[in-house]
Amino acid sequence: MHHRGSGHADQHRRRHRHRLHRRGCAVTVRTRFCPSPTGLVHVGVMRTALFNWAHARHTGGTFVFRVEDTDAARDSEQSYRHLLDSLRWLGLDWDEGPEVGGPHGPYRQSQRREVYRDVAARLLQAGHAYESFSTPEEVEARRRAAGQDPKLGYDNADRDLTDEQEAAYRAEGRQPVLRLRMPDADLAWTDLIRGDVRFAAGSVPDFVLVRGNGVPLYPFTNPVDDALMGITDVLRGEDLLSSTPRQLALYAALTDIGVAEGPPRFGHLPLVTGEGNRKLSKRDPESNFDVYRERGFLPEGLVNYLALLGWSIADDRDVFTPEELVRAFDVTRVSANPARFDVKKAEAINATHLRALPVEDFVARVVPFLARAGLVGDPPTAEQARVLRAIAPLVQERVVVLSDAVDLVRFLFTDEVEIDPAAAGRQLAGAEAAEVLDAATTALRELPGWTAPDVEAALKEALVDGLGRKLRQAFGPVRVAVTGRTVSPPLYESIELLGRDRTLARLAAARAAVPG
RNA sequence: GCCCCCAUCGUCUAGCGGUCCAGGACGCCGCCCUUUCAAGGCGGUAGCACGGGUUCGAACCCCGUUGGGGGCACCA
Repeated sequence: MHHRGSGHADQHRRRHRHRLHRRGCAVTVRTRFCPSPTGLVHVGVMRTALFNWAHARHTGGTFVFRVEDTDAARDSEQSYRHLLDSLRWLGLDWDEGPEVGGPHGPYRQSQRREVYRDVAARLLQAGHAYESFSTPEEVEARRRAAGQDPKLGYDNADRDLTDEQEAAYRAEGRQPVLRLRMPDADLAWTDLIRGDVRFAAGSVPDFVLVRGNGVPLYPFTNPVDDALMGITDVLRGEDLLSSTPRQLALYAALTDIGVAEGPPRFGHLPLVTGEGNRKLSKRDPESNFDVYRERGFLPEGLVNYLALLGWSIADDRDVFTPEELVRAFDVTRVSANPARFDVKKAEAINATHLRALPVEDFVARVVPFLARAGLVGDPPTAEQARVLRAIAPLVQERVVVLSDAVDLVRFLFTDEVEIDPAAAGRQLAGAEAAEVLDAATTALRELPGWTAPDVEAALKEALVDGLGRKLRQAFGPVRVAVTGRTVSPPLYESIELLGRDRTLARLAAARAAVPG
């Protein structure tokens, strides 16, 4: 009935965008990020945080961080701490919120019970909310008896209970929930991302604000806090789009009793999906934000990729810094299409940022990963720092994430190298390998100088000129002997940094391991 | 089942009625460079879901179909 093509939505959105900009200086934008601290941090959640942050920063507005810890059964302090840490690591600083403060605190819902109790009472008194005694079982039974689908939910049966009926329920010891009386009108708004959206009157039943035991629920606390904190722009996942009519109705009631000053603007961000176009769930391993950090993604690399999940900076470019994101971000240009989380692309974007780093910066960022692997101290010793600085440029362009560096430089920070069996099988198998190792040993043992060019000249003379080997065959066995792997930084530089003693020892060890 | 959202290369996107036999990126495939692996350079592969309108002209506007997704709790 209300189907419209995307183009229509675009038109509305564009009109709205102009309005946004014209009045941008009059009304300061206030966005918020309001996760609940339950378990793992989800990449989709961080994408939502990023867009709210970027929108606030772009418009010169305020970014509020609020924690929705109203579910005692699932929330944890550890998860809460982890959320703050993740946000800070990504570089998303908040202007108001936990550990920062602000004029609308406290910013943890668990500390705002009084606020909700008060607002609930006022809603009840004003007649916008009412007490409802029906149990879920009774509602379902009534639906079935009427030949309706129980999925329709609550039937608004308790809207106009008489005093006698109410008294009777109370006499039974029932604890009523508090429900919002939904208005008898269409609920519609102009979405910042999707244009006009409309839900027909009567399609959303009266919903629960406060449980029978007095605990307020998310559909209640969320808009109440948004209103009290002066939130102007709500950017959230599309999965919450169908709860927007309820928010709008609540907002109307809150506005009536003086708690709110009209509804905020809404922008429903496209879902982040995984394989098979399904919403990326917490079960999917790639949804875990921590693994990217642990693998050594750069915050700016991840910010870049996350921003690409629904937004683009230009038609010919997709690598940018957080500063460029803030400068260019326009929420009305966010795509309404679901976005598949593509680890490969995320890696490619990150690798580009990695390569663009000044060498000293790269070293500083990679040290924690090497230290954790036990290769260097943190901080590294002077000698370790010297070697690291020398090898860094060669490693930097060979890694996608920082942790990739561990295996590439390990041979430089151990006395004896452990040779990868598969590499040995390929390069240290026969008599030819033995010949190469012997010749290399002879050439390097008495070499006067020990720079990379010295090493290169000596090895080429001995192996290519001397033994008549092709470059490939000549250096394969040497590389595996020296680094333990078939993949390594460039050989001559590696040998220079390794030093003569360790190089000769490794050639000898590899020679001894050659069968026959 | 009901409500809502979405629809351009395999993936993410650009596209705002003519400049689009559709541009970029990732991926993939070649070639060049090359001591391995990368990086870099060059080239290639592949897309407007379908059907009707509107218009001189539609990837773009309208309607429908189909397909995909999300939501329908005293969770958030």
